[in-house]
Amino acid sequence: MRYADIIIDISHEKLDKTFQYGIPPELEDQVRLGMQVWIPFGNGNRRIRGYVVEFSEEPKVAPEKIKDIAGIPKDAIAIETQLIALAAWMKEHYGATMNQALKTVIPIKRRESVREKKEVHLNVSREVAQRELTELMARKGHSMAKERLLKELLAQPVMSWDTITGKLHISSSVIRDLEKRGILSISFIRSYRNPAEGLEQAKDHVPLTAMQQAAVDVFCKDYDRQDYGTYLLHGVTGSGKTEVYMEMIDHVLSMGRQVIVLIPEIALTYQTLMRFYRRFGAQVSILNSRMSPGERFDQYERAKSGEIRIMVGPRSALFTPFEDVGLIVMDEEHEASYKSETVPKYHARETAIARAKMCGASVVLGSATPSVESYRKAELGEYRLLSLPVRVAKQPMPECEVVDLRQELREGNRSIFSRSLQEAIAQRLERGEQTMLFINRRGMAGFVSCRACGHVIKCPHCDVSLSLHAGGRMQCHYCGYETAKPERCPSCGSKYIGGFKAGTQKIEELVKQAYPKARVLRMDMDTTRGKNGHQEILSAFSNQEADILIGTQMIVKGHDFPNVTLVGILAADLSLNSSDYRSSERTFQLLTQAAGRAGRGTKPGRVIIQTYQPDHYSVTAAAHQDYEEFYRQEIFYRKMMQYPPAAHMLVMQITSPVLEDALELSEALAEQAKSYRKAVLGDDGARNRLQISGPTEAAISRVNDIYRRVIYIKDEEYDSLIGLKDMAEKFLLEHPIGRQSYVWFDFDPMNGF
DNA sequence: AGCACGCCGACT
DNA sequence: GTCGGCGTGCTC
Repeated sequence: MRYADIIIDISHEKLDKTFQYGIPPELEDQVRLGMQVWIPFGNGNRRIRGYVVEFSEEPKVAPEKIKDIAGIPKDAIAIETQLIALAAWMKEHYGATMNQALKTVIPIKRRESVREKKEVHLNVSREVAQRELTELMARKGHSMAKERLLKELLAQPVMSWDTITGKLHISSSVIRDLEKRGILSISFIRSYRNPAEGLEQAKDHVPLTAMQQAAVDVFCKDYDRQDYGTYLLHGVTGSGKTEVYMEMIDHVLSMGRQVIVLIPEIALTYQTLMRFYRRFGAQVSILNSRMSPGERFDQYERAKSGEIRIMVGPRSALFTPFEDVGLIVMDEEHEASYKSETVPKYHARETAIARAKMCGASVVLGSATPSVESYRKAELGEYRLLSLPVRVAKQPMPECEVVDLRQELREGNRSIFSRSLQEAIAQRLERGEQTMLFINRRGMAGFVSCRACGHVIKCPHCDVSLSLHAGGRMQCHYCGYETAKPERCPSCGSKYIGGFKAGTQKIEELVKQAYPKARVLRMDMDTTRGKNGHQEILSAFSNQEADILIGTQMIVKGHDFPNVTLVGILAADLSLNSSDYRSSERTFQLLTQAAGRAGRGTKPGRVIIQTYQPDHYSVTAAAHQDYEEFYRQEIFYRKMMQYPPAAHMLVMQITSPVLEDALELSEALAEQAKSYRKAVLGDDGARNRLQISGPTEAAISRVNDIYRRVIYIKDEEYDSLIGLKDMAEKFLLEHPIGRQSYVWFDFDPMNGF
């Protein structure tokens, strides 16, 4: 007997699990994964919609309890069907259960999220109610609950359901009984919170430059021919990508379709919403991570009902239940926050393209520093490239200076500020202009470098930095290679070798010491903790309440500060040496974005990049604001080392609180992978196919006393990796592992492990 | 969410 | 003993 695991379409947390149903023979060949079906539910066998989430052979409860699927609804709602298909795609593509995939795609309405409030009205005249009440009281001590409710209703004819069941402790059966007898009525009130309330729409908008218009024209011409596709909009910082998006959005809206705009979480500011609201008015809504599940659910409901036509939000906005999405815009497409950290570990870019294909829509990816993946696809013609090579107001790109920190040390300057930067800061203070100091705290997993020559100790096999562990051991997190930390630099013999550390707080202190009169603001995890901490600091800086802003990556995201004429990057290398293959790319992106903050107003900007590796191509290319130069070097490296996008990568992460279990399981999985490789490729398969490295410790090898090990598999064909994942899943099913051990799959990871 | 079940006090 | 009110727990 085959069973179907089904999620009930009742939005209640208690029913937020699967139920098993039998598949009657006549439906055997019609019921498929993700499908909507009719099922009998509960004691009265109420007819309810459910979604088929998994198939199983074994009954999980007493078989006599299991009922059969009743049928297949003919009117299955289009939006839901679309999103379910997308969930099925995600399940296959990223490795997850259908259940997990469905839950990311279809938000389950949680209890606290029910904004669809119920109200209880007194349905009869006060006299009738009063008579009813006396009648009840005559049978004294009997209908206590009803008496109390009626008394309350006489005092207050309209009450919310929650007050009655909560504060008054009167159960639903009491209310329902009074409703049946016509004494009260229950009604729903829909109170959506509109986050964009109170903003005004502006009629006029800035005309596009010729270059912007050209990009828009290409898009619209394709669109009118119903030639949908994926565009990569590569525009330098300050080139006005947002205006281009808006024009494209306008075009798609005019065809009666809907639009989703994806924005990285950190960039989701009040200003962003304002810009869209100004242009499109009340048909825009927004999602963000600070919203309660209820508020979020509201926004999805508004989308479903057609009240809004544009949704702006982070990656989860991708699942907005619009019926006819015509365009998905993804701003800053290179951002790592587009990759989900929880299962299914989907990438919003690929998933957006999958959704767009399903409903005949276009996707526009925008960035000043496109991901190597996307640029490669554009190069191969898979994406259509649109370029905006100059800034809107023809402001020159900022003048950029690279300072060699090794040279500084050699010449006796041991401070973290180069002489050049010190001078420049003093100059800005004198002129009343502002400075941003950027400290790159990404990837602080202690790499080892030489302060004299800048040499960084790398793995001889993987070409990524080795991480320093306790006891002076250095280790590669891709292959497990291990060696002792040397006393002297292997390159120049200097004894100034060690881990590099510097935090924003330390820098703030140093700045205040060096410039006691300067007003300094610091922006990092600590200072932005409050609800609007982010916003407060940025607007304070924007209002010129400070001369110097010190911060991590969060200060580099698309804010316009016209009076900033100096951007100092204190140590460009920090992200260059994190132990994963994306470190160069991340560095180039951060440097370029940070540099792009300078000279956004009328005054020309200056950028000073301090580094121990002034010749590294991520540094030189960022200094010239030359993406092509960076890309050529980077893709060469990726091809040589078979890293994405030259190949695809699957990470299997094995976690267990028992070290032996983690070791044993990871070894077993690696064995499985090896035999899979043999089965697919034969004994002497091409060396570059299905390369397996590991198992080895994860970069953070133990979190909360849970041991983590990883296996990396690389292959040019994504499908071979999926095959391997399927094999591993099957293996895990057949060989039950310890209760607390888990295996996670991650395709083309964005962050190291 | 909606339904049945069983407990409890009041009344024939 | 029986009847209605009311809270609780279960639904494949």
